[in-house]
Amino acid sequence: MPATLTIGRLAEQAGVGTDTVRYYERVGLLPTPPRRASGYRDYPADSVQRLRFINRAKELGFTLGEIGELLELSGRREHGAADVKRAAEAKLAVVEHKLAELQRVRDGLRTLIDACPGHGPLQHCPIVRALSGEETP
Amino acid sequence: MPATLTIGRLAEQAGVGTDTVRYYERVGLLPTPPRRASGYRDYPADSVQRLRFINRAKELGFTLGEIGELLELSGRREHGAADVKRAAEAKLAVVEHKLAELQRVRDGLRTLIDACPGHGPLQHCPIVRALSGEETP
DNA sequence: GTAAACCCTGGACCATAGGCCAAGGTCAAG
DNA sequence: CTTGACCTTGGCCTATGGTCCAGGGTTTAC
Repeated sequence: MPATLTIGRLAEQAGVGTDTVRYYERVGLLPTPPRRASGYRDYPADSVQRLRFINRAKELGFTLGEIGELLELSGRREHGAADVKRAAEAKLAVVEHKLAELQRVRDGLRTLIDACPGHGPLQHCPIVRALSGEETP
Repeated sequence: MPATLTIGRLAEQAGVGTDTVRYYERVGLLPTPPRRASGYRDYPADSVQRLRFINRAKELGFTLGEIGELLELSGRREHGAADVKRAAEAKLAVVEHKLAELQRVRDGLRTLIDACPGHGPLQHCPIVRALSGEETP
């Protein structure tokens, strides 16, 4: 057996769907692979690594666009770890901003829930009252 | 002047665009308003309250679909504060789940960044190494 | 040898929350 | 009465990350 993969095997080994692989190719995350005489895509075995890179980066909250930049960065030998570190730091800042926002939301919800008796008419429910515009800061 | 509003004034007072108001009507968040002879939408003044309700709920992280449920809940007299409280609690659970996930992401990023010297060849960068599949747990 | 399982392309579609546009009708001020 | 600002509908477009489909060709397993 040759050390190449059909799209189905590649997708299976990477834990994604074949449509996803073609989609990544379309948006430039995967290089266009060579084709067999039949037209089938013929992936080198190390494409699995690249797909797994993408999956891990997604888990870290990078968008596909950002992953594309990371891949470009790590493909250019003349640039070193500094660029990659900067990209990760930028992403960390975004994540921390989102965290702070979500904490604010959580605190707001919790305050309202704690103040709501959970029974009785809606007019007494602080959640409805807050949403309806009563100022209770 | 009558106590009714054109869509433009309503939108302005609520701080949204006219397209947004029509969109909310389309998806059922706003009741279809009466029309003038000209066909213009003719909003009662208290529509502003309803739009502001929607805006506040959005700030709390509710989707438009969830806001629709909240509005339905708070429109049915026979149900009390219990339903609204349950909805808020469900949303709080979702928010806390997202928070936990985001914290995991942040910790992962921070660990990688701290381990990266920020200079030298990419082969030594732990960020690239981690993404490329080296097991460094 | 043939049937199942795979692959190809192009395009449509999902949810989310609207934005933008054209062609036309209406309203208010000067 | 005209000009400009507003309103109407319908439909298409945005970004995100894919998924699904039809209608074909190919490969593999029995």
